[in-house]
Amino acid sequence: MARGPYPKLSDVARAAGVSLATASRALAEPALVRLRTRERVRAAAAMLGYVPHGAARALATRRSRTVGAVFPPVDNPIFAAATQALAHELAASGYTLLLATHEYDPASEREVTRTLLERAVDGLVLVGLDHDPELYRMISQAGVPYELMWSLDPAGFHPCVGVAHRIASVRATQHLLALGHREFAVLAGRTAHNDRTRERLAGVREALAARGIELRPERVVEADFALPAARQAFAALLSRAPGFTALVCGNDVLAIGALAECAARAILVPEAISIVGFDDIDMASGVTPALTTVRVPAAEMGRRAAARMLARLAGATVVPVEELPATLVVRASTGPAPR
Amino acid sequence: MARGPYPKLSDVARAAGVSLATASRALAEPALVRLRTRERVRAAAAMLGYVPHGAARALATRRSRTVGAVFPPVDNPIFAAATQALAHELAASGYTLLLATHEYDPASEREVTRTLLERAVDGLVLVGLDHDPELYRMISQAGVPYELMWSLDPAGFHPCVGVAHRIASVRATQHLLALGHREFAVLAGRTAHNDRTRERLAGVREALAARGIELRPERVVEADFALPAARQAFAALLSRAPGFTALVCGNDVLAIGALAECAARAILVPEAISIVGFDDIDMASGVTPALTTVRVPAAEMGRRAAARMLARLAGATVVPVEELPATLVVRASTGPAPR
DNA sequence: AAGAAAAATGAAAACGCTTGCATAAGGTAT
DNA sequence: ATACCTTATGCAAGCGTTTTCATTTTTCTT
Repeated sequence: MARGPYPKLSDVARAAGVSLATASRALAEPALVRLRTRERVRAAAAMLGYVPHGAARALATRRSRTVGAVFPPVDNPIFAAATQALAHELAASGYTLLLATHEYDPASEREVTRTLLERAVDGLVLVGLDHDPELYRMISQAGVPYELMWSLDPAGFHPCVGVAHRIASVRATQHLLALGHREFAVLAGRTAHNDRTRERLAGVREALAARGIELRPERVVEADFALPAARQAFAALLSRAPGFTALVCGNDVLAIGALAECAARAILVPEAISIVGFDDIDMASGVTPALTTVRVPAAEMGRRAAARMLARLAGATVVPVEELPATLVVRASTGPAPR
Repeated sequence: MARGPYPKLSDVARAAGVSLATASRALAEPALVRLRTRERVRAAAAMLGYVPHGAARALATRRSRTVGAVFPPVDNPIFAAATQALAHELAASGYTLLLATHEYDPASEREVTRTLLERAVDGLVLVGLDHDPELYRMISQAGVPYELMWSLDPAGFHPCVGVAHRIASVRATQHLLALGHREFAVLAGRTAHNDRTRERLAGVREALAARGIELRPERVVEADFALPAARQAFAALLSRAPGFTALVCGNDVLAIGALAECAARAILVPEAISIVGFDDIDMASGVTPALTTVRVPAAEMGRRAAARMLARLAGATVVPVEELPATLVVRASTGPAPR
C-alpha cells in the first residue's frame, strides 16, 4: 500500500482525491464538507486503516484530550474506585486518563506530576489538599486546570470535590458516645502529608473534647495502609494501653485488620470492643461482624471530578467547592459499651 | 517574561544565547554539548520554568514515552494491584501509563483500545487472551508492541505473562477432594469473554472428572464480580441444589460473598461447607474464617509486564510466554468433609 | 605553530496534523 | 444569462520538538 509504514492523513487525502485540509475537515468537522466528498474521505480512511496521530493533533490544536491524575497507590480500594469512575467518565467524552501514582511522598508526587505536565495533559486531578507548594507552582505556571478530590478546601481557593472528613468523624465518634463508650482508642492512618487522616483524627478529638473526654496519647497509633500493619498496630494498642471499649479507625482496611486481630484473640466485637471504620469499602459489609463505618462515595467523587473537569475544559464554570455527603452506616461492629 | 504564555525551547535558546538545536541537545543529550553551554541552557530553562512539550517531542521522535493499558474495571482489587505496579514500574523509567477500562465488553474494549492507539502509545498491555479479532488487527496494523497479562497463550503466539489458571484450579479442587469432599458446587465468575474464568471452571471439572465425580449443572452458577451479586448467586445455589459440602469460587470476592451469606445463615465454614477462593486478595486473610485460596501474584504480574514492555521498547527480546506461579494457600475456610 | 582530528554548534528540514485566508464551485434571485 | 451569495475546497503557515548535515571551534599531534 502506502510507502511509509502507517498511513497518514495525506495518504487518505490522496486516496480520496482531495486536499489535506479537506480530508482533515471531513473527519473532524463533517459539517464543513459536502456529503459526497465526506464519504469518499471516510471510505479512503477506512480502506487504509487510518489512525490519526494524536501527538500531531495535540500539537496543532494545543489540546491532548488527555487528563492526568496523581493518586496515592491505587491498590487502595477507595482510590481504585475513584480511578475506575474517573477513567470511565472521561472515556465517555473521548478523553483518556494518564495515571500516575506515588507512595504518599511529596518528592515523587512532584516528580510524577511534572511528567504529567510534560505529557501536555489538558487537566489534572489530585487527591487531597496537602501538596508541596512547588507542585502547586508548577501547575499554575503550566496553566493547567486542576481539581482536588477527597478534601474540601476551607479557603475555597482550590476547585475541589470531596467530603467533610472532620465532621463525619465527629459523627462517628458521637455514635459511639451515644452507645455509652467513654474509653476510646484510635487506629489512625499516617497523618504525614495527608490532610484526610489528620482531619479524621481531629474529628475524634473534637467530639471527645466536647464531652470532656480525653484521648490519651498512648491510645492513638498510626499504621500503614495494609492489613498486617493494621493488625500489628492494633496489637500494640492493646498491649500498650488496654481497657478501651471503642476503637475508631482511620479507614476500613485498618478496621478490618483490627477485626481480624480481635477474631484471632477471641475478643468479641462488639461485645468487648466496638469498632468503626471509615470509607465503607465493599468489604466492609462482607466481613463478620459487618463494619460500622462512614460511607465516602469514592466512585461518585471520581465521576464528579471527571464531570467538573470536562465542564471546565468545555469552557463552563463550576462551583469551586463541591461537597459530597459522608454518612454514618451503622452495622454490627458497634454496640453498647460493656459495663 | 516571555510574550507567549508558556516558554518554549526557542525561548530558552534565546535566553541562553544558543541555537535551538544546541538548547535541545543540552537538555536531552547533555554529553553532546560543552559544559559551559550546557549550564547556561539549564539555567535559562530553570529561570523560565521551561516544561518541554510532550506532543511536539512525540511528533519529532515518534515515541510518546507512554504505555497504554486496557483493563477490566480496576476497582477489582486484583486489577488495582496490577495497575498500581504497572504505573509505578513504568514511571521509574520515565514512562507514563494511559489507563483505559471496559466492563468486560468487547465493543467498548475495542473502542478504548483505538483511543489509546490514537494517543500514540509506545506499547499496549491487555488482560487475558479473549479479545475481538478486530482488536488484534488494529494493534498489529498500528505496529504497537503489546503484552497480555494474566493468561498464558497456549500457542505461544502472543507475548504474555500470567498464571496457569486451569492447573491451579485443579490443585485447589484436589485439595478439597483430599479432604474427603465429593459433593461440589461452583460459584464462577462470568465466563463470557473471559478465558480466566473459563479455565478456572474447566479446572474444577477436570479434577472432578479424573475422580469420576460429576459436577451437576445446577451446582454451577455464574455471578458478577461484586459482593451482593455473589451472595445472591450463592443463595440461589443453596436453594436450587443444596447438599454440597465444597464450594469452589471463581475468585475471592465471590468466595467472601459466599462466606458472608453463610455467616448470615449460620452455616458453619468449614464445618458444614468448605470454601475456596481464587486470587488471594488482601482481604482473603482478613475475613473470618480466613480464606483458602489460590494466590495469583497480581502486583508481580504488573511489574513483570512493565519490565517486559520496557525491555522490548529498549530493543531487547523477551521470552514470549512467562509463567508466574499460582500456589494454593490453605487457610481456615476449608476442612474435612462432614459425614 | 601548523595541520589534522575531534568536538561543539547552527541552519533547516522534518514529524502529522489543524486552520485562517483566499479561491473556486454551486445555487438563487433578477 | 448576469451578478451575487453561499458553501466547499485548497494553499500554506504554523504547532514545538528533534536530528541530519554542514560549518565552525577546540583540542591534539608532531
